[in-house]
Amino acid sequence: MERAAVETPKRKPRADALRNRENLIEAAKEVLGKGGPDASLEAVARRAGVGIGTLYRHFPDREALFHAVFGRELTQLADMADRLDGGSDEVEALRVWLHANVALVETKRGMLGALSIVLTEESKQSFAEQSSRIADALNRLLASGVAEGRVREGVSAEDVMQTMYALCYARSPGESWRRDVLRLLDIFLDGLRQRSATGR
Amino acid sequence: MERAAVETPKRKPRADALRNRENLIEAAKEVLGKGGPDASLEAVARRAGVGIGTLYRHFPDREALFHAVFGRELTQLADMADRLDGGSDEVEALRVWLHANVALVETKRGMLGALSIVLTEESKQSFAEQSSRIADALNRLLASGVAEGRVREGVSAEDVMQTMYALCYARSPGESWRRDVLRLLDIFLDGLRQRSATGR
DNA sequence: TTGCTATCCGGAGGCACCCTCCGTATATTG
DNA sequence: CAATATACGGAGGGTGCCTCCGGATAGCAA
Repeated sequence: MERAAVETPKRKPRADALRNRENLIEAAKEVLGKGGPDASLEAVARRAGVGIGTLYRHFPDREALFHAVFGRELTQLADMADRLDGGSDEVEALRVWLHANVALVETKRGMLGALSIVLTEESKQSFAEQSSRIADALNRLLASGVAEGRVREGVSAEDVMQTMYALCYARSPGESWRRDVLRLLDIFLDGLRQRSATGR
Repeated sequence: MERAAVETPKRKPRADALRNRENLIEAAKEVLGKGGPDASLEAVARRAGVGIGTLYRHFPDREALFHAVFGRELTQLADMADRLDGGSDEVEALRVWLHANVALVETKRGMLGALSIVLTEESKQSFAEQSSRIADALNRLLASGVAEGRVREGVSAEDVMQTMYALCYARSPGESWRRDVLRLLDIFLDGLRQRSATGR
């Protein structure tokens, strides 16, 4: 039985390894952006000017690669979320953030499917920090809205996020993609508001 | 130049061909139901006890097979839609139909992705009849709701359908799948109602 | 500098799937 | 029953997935 030791890394990572990793992420952005989440990983490797073996060493599976790709975008969104301020209309604040989100998504429609992979339960772990920053920010907003009687109860940050991505995903690309997504999203957000007492 | 003739079929179709086609559809239901829309078509052929060539002769591509599979379910939904009656609350009627739809979807979650393929613009053609029966029914409902001032304008049947499928699709399977989908759907439907004059 | 070796690279290889093509088998018809 | 239009099945060529390992090379020590 070895000690389950706190492995002291013997050396610093090799320069070529770092370089290749970077190239792979960059290539993945391009290839996955165009080809969608099912794009060939071999194509990614080719584009990065690297052997397929190298790709798989750095990213054991498709998901790992996606994680690497989305890490930065996610950070961006998390920053945005942190700056959210409900003011007198939490739903409106939410709307602003979601719209920004949709806009950002639009630039990488091809990765939408990838995103849905990333949002899987098991994979949340690796994104723990940004994920929870976002979730916290949105939940804070929602809670405040509920407290003020402006937002209906029982809706979580996750609900809102998933709905947004679902709408982005469902709408097929084209001319009016963005307009349509935002329209449907706004309908959902309206439903999020506390209904007046008329409601059945 | 031949006459662009009204080809008189020389013979009636062979019995084995019909049988195989039926087996293939049945096999497809099972395999696609479990394996999702990316399941192997070769697996479908194997399950149907038929060569891969036979599958491709009957269904030139994946989509054609999905069409065949969904034809019947779609008819079912269309029948249901035809019987829709807005009464005094169109949104409620819509809600009933959509809930039934979700329930039906639940029994074949694996085919959800397939459905999204089927709902593609180009493929609408082959479903012209059922598709438009459904669309007509829903649009009738929506129009009536708008006329009565109970439903917001600018929302089409397609919007509603896509949103429903999006929500079904986004929510990962599990314990609370159905409850969650219905909850989010209801929020959307609430948003669909005409807002009272309070609105931002 | 030089040599050692941990680390990393690249792509061949085995497997699965996609879809096409065509020689063979058979249901239908007269 | 024979003739033949139809349909069958699977081999084959292409692509992608992922693993594995012989060879290359960067970092380190002397």
